[in-house]
Amino acid sequence: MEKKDMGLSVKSEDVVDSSSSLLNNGYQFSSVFDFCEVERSSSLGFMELLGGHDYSPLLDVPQLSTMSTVKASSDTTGKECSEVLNQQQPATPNSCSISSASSEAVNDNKTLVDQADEDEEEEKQKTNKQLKTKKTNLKRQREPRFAFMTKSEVDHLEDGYRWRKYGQKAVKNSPFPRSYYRRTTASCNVKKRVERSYTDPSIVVTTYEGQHTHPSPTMSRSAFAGVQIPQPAGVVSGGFSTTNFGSVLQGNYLSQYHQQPYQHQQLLVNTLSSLSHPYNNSSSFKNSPFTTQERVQLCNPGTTAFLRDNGLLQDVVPSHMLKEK
DNA sequence: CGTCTTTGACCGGCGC
DNA sequence: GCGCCGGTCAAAGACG
Repeated sequence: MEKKDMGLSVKSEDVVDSSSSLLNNGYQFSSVFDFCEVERSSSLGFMELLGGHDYSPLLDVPQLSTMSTVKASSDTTGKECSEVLNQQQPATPNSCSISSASSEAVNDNKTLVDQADEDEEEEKQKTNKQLKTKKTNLKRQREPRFAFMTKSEVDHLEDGYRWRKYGQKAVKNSPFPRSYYRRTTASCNVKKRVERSYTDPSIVVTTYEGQHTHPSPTMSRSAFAGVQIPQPAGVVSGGFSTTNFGSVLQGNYLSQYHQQPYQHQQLLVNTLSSLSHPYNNSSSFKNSPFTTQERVQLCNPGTTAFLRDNGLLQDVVPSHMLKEK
């Protein structure tokens, strides 16, 4: 399963590398997406790319999710994996996933509105314990989920939002527990689950569920301010600030409105990819049955504006590169 | 004192 | 109906 759109390519199993513990959040334009290298990893079979959702829960962009909404089956249960597999995909590599999903998005928007109403209702019900029973009678509608894998030594990756841990459970067939987080903002019903892959302990699987009901807290300085993350010099992947696919998708979404030539980005991609990159030494990649040709450089046309802003990569990209325009 | 984490209990869905 | 499992609740404790 692979989709390409304006220089974007997303494969079914994507690993985001994170030397740091800092993740970009879903509302922001991801730097890592602009330059990260994504490859199918054979050892990470628990994560499937599913096309069933028409929007990313981290985005307010319903049209995008069929591109790369990643649904994680938490472990070996396989329950969720079977839900929306084999969804239609664009036949042509350059076909626009956004437009292909637009018709479905109309229906999905409707669903979202309905779901938002239900969530609001649920919020009220929470205050009334008596209605708790009533709540259980309603068939629980699960929010679309959005998962991504990150190579990180830190379990809970910072993403710009404040989270409160409300639970932790042992994961079946895994020595690593799964942590449940919820936004500290009461009005925001986004949740996330964090667990470590039992196949590769260096990989953290983060699953977001729900939509933020407010702008990103880190968006205030500029459109890309939030992803300006101080990193130790030379830490390329960390400097990219890893991302989730919400930001990935948003990046692509933005590109729809910033269709500018992306020679600059390609230059950076080429240059940065030649730098020392943890992926290159990752055993999971070494063991991949997929050829290096299958690795894709993600380059987002929408980053031109960002580059001018210098906000995102100025900590990691040599200054002379930033001047190369 | 407010916020956050921990952790056992509880609940609902689902398969057998 | 029963048991398993994922997800959530909520009290208690830790921490700044």
